[in-house]
Amino acid sequence: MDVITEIRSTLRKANLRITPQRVAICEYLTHNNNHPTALMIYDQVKVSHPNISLMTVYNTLNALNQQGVISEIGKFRDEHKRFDNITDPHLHLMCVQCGKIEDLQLNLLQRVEEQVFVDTGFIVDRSKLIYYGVCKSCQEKNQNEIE
Amino acid sequence: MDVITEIRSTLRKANLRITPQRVAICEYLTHNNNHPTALMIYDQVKVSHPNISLMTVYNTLNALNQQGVISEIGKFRDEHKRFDNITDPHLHLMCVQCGKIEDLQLNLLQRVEEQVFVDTGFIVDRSKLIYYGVCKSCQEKNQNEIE
DNA sequence: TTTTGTGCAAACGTTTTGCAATTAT
DNA sequence: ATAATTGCAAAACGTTTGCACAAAA
Repeated sequence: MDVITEIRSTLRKANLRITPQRVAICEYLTHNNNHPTALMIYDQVKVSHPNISLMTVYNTLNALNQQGVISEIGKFRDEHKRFDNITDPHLHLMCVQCGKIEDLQLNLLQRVEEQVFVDTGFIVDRSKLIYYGVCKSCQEKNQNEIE
Repeated sequence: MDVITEIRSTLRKANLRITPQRVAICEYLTHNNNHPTALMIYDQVKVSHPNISLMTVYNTLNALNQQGVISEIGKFRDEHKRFDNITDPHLHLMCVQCGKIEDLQLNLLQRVEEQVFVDTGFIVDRSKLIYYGVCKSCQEKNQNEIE
């Protein structure tokens, strides 16, 4: 089953009509795990679909998010909402140098939630865990520049 | 040393001129650990300083944040930036029922940061850890309503 | 044919900016 | 005196909404 067929099936399952714009947006999301903003998707999809509007990108992202196909992971440094095609709960690592956002699944986080309950009685439903720092490749880049 | 004197000293140390508006805003922050938005502060401070403008609240909060006196902890559910007079890194627990935001210092978080480094080589600088869920008192309230 | 999606423009709400008047040092 | 702060209005920003038209089912 090729990517387009899978996308059509995903849209159908989510009760969303299959339009060229939506397929293009989903294609972008499938091929790019870069936690894009609506504008990033718009700029790219515009190349193959010059008539697409930013509103359609917003609408589609909100529809996909509402159906649980993708998940809105909020705003990071800037004022732009970001979206993730991984919907399982996980940690985000944003490099303040190159801007890349990595995903990380960490078993230890379950322990944290348990500890939160033990300490406060608070029952965690959803989480937003973001670490800002410097990624490995930027560290190496910095090291090479010093030499 | 009373609260006002302490505030004046804090402002002086941060190289910020002492104005009645700033003192009033700092007073609010000292007496309220509720992670307020600029608007929340404005609404309260307006009572004693009817001529204060929302812009001054924004300016003051940004100045205090820049000097490290308080810390901007970002937006939670709504679109409003929130501020915290605790500047040490800690976890935020937001109750989706009553809206209260609790602070929690958790030793385990140090382990998480270490594990992040071991797994990815990412060096954490700053963190934003938010849990959305139901706080203890709301759980108890819900329990009582069922009975 | 009926319902849904598109895309323009205009609206929205929060925060920032430009600037003249005011105030702290 | 001089340099910073205030507060008004207006701008900026990303995002959402209203609506006529077009396209999918």
